[in-house]
Amino acid sequence: MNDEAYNAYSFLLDRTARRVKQYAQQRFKEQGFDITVDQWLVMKHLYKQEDRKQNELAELLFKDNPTLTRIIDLLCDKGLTERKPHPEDRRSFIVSLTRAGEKKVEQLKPKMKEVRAKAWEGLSERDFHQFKKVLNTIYQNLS
Amino acid sequence: MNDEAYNAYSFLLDRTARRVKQYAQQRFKEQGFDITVDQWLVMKHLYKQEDRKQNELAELLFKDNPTLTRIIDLLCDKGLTERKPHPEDRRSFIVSLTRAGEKKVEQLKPKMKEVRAKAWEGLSERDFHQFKKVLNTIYQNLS
DNA sequence: CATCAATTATTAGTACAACAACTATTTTTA
DNA sequence: TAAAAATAGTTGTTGTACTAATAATTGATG
Repeated sequence: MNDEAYNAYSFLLDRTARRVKQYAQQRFKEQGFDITVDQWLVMKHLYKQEDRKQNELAELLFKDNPTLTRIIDLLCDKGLTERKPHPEDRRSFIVSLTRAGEKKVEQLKPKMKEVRAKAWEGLSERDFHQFKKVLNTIYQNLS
Repeated sequence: MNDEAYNAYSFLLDRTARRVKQYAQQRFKEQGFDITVDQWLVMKHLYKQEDRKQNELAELLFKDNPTLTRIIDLLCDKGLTERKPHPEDRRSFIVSLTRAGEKKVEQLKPKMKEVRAKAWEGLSERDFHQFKKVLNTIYQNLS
């Protein structure tokens, strides 16, 4: 494959990832959900399994600790999550959803489903598997 | 396809796009190239065809005008690009590479080629076409 | 046990992403 | 042609990404 093709795929990758995030963000805003896509991802993980240390969350989401710290700060400011001291390690915090946070997740789940489905229109299960394979291969090549 | 699968693709997409940018950025840093990936993309376009208006550049790169303004500001601060007044439209500027900017592009081109090739290791031409198809479909679905 | 190394979370600084609002022009249209 | 609309670029603000540096704590090694 020639140079231009290599450049082309990485350009498309970046462009599409930005578009997906932007689209979801716009839908959130339309609905008056006062939250960002990244904040949503953190909340969704906490909903599935509460009581996460920040660095566990960071690992799950492939974000670094400083980024997580700030996202959690904002979520706590909004009253959607809270930090509790870790019982065995005083360096750590356990992050969990508040009642308001849980309600928010339940509100947003169906909306996110629509957004995801919209992006995937006209594509098949087979496309999905192939797509996933390529994304994972690229990720591993660069790790 | 179920909800979790939809969530998975967008997560992987975002994660991989971040990894690709991060990887290129690290290689730049190793080589002592004092430039970011986005700044590189702007310079590459200016090298291919000089004399671009800022909004033409923005359109080519699918970035918005404020983002371009700031990238150009930084490149001008580094002496790699310059703004000249547009001869026919006093609202516009023509952006072009300086001599130093041209040299920089020539230095970085082969390095970028390596970086891109690394990401694509173990994938075929067919994978690439399929991947491109999915990316473009998603992009268009959300436009 | 004392020291050194590793880990958890934070803060600071720079850059990009997206949106809104604004200035200065140019183009449209009434 | 005068007023309204559109366009080019900038500035301000918020949020995320990455790096480096730091404080507090824990774990490992001598």
